[in-house]
Amino acid sequence: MSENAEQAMVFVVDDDESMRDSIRLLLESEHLKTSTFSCALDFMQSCTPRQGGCLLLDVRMPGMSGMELLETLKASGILLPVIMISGHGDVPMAVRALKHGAFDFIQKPFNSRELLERIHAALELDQKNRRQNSENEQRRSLFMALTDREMEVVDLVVAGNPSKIIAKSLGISPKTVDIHRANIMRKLDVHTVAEIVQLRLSVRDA
Amino acid sequence: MSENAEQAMVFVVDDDESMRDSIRLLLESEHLKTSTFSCALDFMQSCTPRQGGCLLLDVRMPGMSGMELLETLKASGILLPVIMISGHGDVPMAVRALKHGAFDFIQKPFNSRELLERIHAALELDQKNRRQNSENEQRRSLFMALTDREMEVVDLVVAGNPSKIIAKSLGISPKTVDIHRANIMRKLDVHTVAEIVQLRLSVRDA
DNA sequence: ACCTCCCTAGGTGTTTATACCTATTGGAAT
DNA sequence: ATTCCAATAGGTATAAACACCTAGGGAGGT
Repeated sequence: MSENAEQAMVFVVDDDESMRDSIRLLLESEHLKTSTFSCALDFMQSCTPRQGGCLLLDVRMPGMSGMELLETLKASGILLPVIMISGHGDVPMAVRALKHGAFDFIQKPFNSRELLERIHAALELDQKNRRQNSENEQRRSLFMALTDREMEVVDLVVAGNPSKIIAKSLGISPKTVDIHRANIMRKLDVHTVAEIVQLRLSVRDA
Repeated sequence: MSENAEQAMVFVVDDDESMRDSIRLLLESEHLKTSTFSCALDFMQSCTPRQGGCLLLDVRMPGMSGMELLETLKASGILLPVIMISGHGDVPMAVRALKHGAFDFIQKPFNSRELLERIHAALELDQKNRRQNSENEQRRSLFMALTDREMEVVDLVVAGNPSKIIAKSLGISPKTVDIHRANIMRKLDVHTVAEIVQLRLSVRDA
């Protein structure tokens, strides 16, 4: 766990340079890889979905606000846990941030130990998310090998139709359905219908 | 939708009588069924999981606080959406409430229109939750009809084992497994393995 | 032109699943 | 005791699924 935490990056986006520096100092004393940005746009340009870690985000910034960045990130599918940092005790802002999926919302001045504790929790969540996500991608890639026709057959099989019904439904011979089924079995590397259903349901969105 | 909203109950828990009265007045002017309580314990005693609706909950109260009640309710599986109401702009409190599953967190003094809008949103969520939950209960009740042995067979089938393997795994004859499978099919009212798997996966916790 | 891939489909045979039947054992309830 | 049900298991038969084989037509790329 600590090995992966060292590969993870803590991103810091804050327009206040002294704040960036003091956070960087704190994080590096904990051996956390740190990357700082002075505005939202800079972060967005250098941010890749593959990089794991978490994001410390100042709410109030000139240009794009932290809140806007948070909402942009969530909308664009970036799953990085975001810890919002606010200088002013603004309850509606905190509620809005959490409703938009922020991992946490803390106020300045903050306690160093508390911040670190929340960062570690965020990193742990991110790691868990990424593990799940990579398993999901592995399963999805199996379905990528299927042709359109085979996917049609998969969904009809998963829905509980026997080959005869599938054949009628697609207007083809039951024999051809069996051929498709065999190819599906081989490509998905499964041997029973139950496994097909499990696999298909575990990648709901495909 | 509005018919169901009228069957729903808006619970109000607040130690301040004038606040309870003014909220009740506001809600009843919107034809919302309202039930008020002056403390957390009173609410807990009269609260049943079956009653749909939402809960307006004052954070600061003598005795059990609103925050404690929120956490107690969530821990005991009450799925009522909770709108926390706070007199003091306390960010950590808001964060804690939302992290514990509160639907919203608003501050006094609040705008009547906004409160009503959030209540309606909460009632809608509750209705959606209850619809999902009742479908889930219907499915679960199907599995209740199965014997322990049949459940074992179900899980082995869902895992993708053919009858022969299941028989070896349970130390019984393949013939007996087939009997169990037939009984399972009949009791669950399905006709294919795919349907068993779908049904079983849709009630994960059973 | 040739190769590759996909969809199509038939033949044959094996394995698995499902649908009926009967039957014994044991436990729990009446 | 008798009745009911769960669990066990065998027989027989049909249906479905799966595993091999062959093979033609069409689309796309080299």
